[in-house]
Amino acid sequence: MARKTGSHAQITGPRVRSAAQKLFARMGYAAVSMRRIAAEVGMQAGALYLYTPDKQTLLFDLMKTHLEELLQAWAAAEKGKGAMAQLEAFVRFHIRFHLARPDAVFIAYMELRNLTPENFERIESLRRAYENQLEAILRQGQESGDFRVPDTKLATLAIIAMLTGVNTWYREGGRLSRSRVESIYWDMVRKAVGGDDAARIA
Amino acid sequence: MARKTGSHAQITGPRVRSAAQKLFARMGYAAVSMRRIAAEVGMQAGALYLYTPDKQTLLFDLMKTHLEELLQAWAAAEKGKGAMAQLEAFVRFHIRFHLARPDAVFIAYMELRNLTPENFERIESLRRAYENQLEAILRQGQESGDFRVPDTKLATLAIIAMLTGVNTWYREGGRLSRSRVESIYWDMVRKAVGGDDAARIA
DNA sequence: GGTTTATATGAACGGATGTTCATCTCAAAG
DNA sequence: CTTTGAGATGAACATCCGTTCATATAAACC
Repeated sequence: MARKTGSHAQITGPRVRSAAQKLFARMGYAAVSMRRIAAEVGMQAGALYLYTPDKQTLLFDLMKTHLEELLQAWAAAEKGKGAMAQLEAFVRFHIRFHLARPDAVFIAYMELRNLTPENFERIESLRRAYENQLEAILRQGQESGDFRVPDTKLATLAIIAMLTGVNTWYREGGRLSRSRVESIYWDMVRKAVGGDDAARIA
Repeated sequence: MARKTGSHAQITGPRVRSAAQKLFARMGYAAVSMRRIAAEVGMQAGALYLYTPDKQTLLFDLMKTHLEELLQAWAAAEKGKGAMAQLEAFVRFHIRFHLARPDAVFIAYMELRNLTPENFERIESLRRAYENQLEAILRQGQESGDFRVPDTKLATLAIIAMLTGVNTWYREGGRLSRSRVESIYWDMVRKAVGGDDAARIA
């Protein structure tokens, strides 16, 4: 049997995973059948159950892996010193990371309601952990006087919503390069948190 | 027969509409059966077809009505004079309007991929029309010198994503009132577009 | 009271759903 | 060359899907 047993890493095999990710993102979890996923991989529906216990686990695995990779990548990222540098690092990291994984991002935002309550809780706690990373930066900058935000929690949610929104319109080969987009968004975020140190008079 | 014929107002009857809206928002279009909607209204599945031609029209009608009401409400809103006043009006209007209709908003954002291509185009053009309202304000403020945005199109999308994000976390009876939320977001938007006229020194 | 007409039923249609399982294939191990 | 045993099949399970339609109900009109 091929089904992974003990470890709690990725339960689902990689070929099935990526086929499911592609289809869930394009058509939605509920609209994709196990037979359709199997056809994408090039096998029959029954064979999928050698690689995943069930459809729900397939979805949960995709979300969990995505969010764990997100947290891990941010933990490993160059952040610089001071709240201002860290906020810029976060903004650029968030856009870069999310633009590189449009399918995973789409699923993680759109398919939450198709998770069982227990799985939903686990995913939500991973998402909160990520939000806390940004909020910590905002609170630190608030205390140091670098930022002036009326409410760090709301600013956190507002910034993340704004940044993740890039995924809904960005297209490769479009008018703006990724790094140009990063810079434009960083400009808006920096000003929004009251961190526009220079170049202002009245 | 009850099915509306000539006019292109709302094809679907109101009781069926609101039951479908509730269920689509909670469980997703693909996961809700006509039988489930019928049960919510208190009838059998077959009777639904007296009120709507099919399931797809039900979804399309919900989205179209929502976006038309959005455009109409903004057209009728008090806007004030000058780019700054109009941007504030837009921010407050957007949050207020969207918080009042969480189900319709959720559906309009999450179920786009379940529209037929023709219906998708019609919905997208309504959404673009709304975005254009904000972009016009930003361009006007840019020309008048009230704002300094690096890219009005990106600023439009960024602001709308940020404002709509309120719907994902706001809960009635929470820490902040609606008007307090409006003010906090307006503060961030105003600063983001470089329109923080007063209260800044360095 | 009788007739029209809107409203609703519930069975039926062909087909799709997630999942299971006995069976088969076929490369590697002994 | 035989024996494994993992990988894959494809039929089968019970159930659900969107939609249609002949039929029933019941209120509105003459």
